[in-house]
Amino acid sequence: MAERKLLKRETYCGAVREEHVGRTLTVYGWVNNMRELGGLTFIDLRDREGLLQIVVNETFARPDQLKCIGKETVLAVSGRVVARAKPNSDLPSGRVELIASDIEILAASEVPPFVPENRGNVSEELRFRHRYIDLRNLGMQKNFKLRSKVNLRARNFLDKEGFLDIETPMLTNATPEGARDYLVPSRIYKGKMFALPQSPQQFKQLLMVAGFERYYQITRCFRDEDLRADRQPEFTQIDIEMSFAEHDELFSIIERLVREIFTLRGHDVTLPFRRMPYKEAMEKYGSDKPDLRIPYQIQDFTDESGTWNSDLLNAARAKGERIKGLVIPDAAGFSRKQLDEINETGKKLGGRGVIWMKKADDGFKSSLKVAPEAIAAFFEKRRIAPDSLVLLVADAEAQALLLAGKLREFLGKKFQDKNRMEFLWVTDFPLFFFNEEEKRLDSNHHPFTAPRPEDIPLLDSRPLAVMAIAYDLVLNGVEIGGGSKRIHDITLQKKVFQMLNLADREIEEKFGFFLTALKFGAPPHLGIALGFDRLLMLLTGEDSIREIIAFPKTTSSLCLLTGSPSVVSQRQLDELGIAIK
RNA sequence: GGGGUCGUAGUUCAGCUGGUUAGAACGCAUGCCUGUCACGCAUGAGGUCGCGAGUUCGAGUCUCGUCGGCCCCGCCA
Repeated sequence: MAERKLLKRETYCGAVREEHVGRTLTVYGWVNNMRELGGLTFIDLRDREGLLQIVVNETFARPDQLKCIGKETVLAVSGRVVARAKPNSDLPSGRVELIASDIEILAASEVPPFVPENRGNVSEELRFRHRYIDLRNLGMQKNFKLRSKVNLRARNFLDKEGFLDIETPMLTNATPEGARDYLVPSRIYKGKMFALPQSPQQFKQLLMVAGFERYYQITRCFRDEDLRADRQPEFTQIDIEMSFAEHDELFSIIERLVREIFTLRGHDVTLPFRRMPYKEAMEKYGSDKPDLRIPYQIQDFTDESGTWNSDLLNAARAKGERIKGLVIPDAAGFSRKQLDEINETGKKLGGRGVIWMKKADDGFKSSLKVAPEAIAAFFEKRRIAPDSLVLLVADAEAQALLLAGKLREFLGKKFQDKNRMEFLWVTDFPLFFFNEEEKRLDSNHHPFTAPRPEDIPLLDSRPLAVMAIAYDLVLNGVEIGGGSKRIHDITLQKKVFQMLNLADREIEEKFGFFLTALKFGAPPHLGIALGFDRLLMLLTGEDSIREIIAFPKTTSSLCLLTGSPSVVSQRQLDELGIAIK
């Protein structure tokens, strides 16, 4: 290939505009598409900023080069920018084109398995295998540009607020609480393991003990659990901790940070965010992360059901179960088939079935044997609009609420407008819950969470009634952050560990250093971690976190691009003193 | 760990109750074409029907297992 002196690039393909007309430019990019019309050829050249039409006509000296150019070939093209006689309004650069005088083929490309433009029509599996092609898609490039901007904006904001970016170890200890750890064997101390951090929790608290007062880090966390559309084994958190403050001050900082971030996509976020106690969220929405875009709430119809003369519900009530319902506006027209599907969905979601009631053309109907007059009276009493569909579930209170909550989410899809942002602080979580499997108390948040001071006397008598100073930030039904005030008193911290039934030896082994630190002047402090990937997912309107992570894993924790995880040599295992079972 | 769903040409898909030569579109190759922008026209190449067993005279189609993608429950903040 002949060496060619190229002009310095002044602009990206996608940025060439009418102001460039008459100028001679060099652009670099990938061949997005080619249209050969005999003696005239058009090449759509693509770089990260967009497309530019290149014209190769009779003035081009080396038409033989065209034989070597195909989709995804990398070119440098020099030529003169001219105004188009017939502009293409679909392209930002569509009023101009570049008449090629020199082309250098910088890299050939085999026929690609798919083209970036068409990523939406190929399987995610194929896109993973050739992620570098997938990422060439201009929409993907846009996502990652936004990701970069959000990162920078967050850093600038937190810096201005006096937060210091301090790195914490990636090789640390496994934790007895929480998710499964990714372990890293120590070569020097055979049989001992590091673990990748599930979060920098203890380190950021130690940074408070160290007196930095305000810390942040945009950092990777690792959790070895099963994946979902919004869960990856490694993910990024905006991790924040501050001393000498209460949660109102933290909320204000986070709210302004979030507003700052959402401005990047033109969202006008109104402050402050709504707040709702956990109990209310569960009762009204059957979820600790309610999607407030869905306009209806869960109602209790246990009392009303007493007038329906239903053996089924009477038996349920006799067992102390509750009848929870959803009144879905404008849904009385649901077909029998749709209602059966809802019932099936309810069963799949772990319930026993879903009862419906509605007003049809020929009177009130229900899947339950209830007199039409009784249903009519019920609609009247609860002021239910006649075009509404009523769905009912019967179960123990907590189960009934959870199922109703899942149904609410399932049926509320049409209300989930991606351009609407409903932020919510969920507060007042119980400090503990009872772990049925292990028959012991477990932390709702994590073991460093502080109880409300007024509840401390209840620790021994009614531990499950103790409320934590803990909070989740929820956006459109997705948990995008969570945090708490921390225990900074060693006596209280020891007490909580003991209540969790952690063995003294284990406490000493895993948290000894931490308890020691609390002896030497730990300031009151609190913090939060925001899910950076989830935030980005919602900001870009994507349905999966994988669309804003450059090299994600599949739902079975594989990387289809690199093939990891993979086997390692016997030699490596020997060096670590590890035998595979 | 469990449930659902998908896997056929490079890609996206069709393929009836099992039947002999597995189709389409796009892409690709070759030729023609000077204003296309989903260019057009013509011709052509291209298949381990994910993999492995089984049932059968015969399997893309049925059964079992297995691998992989996605969604959900459990798990995980």
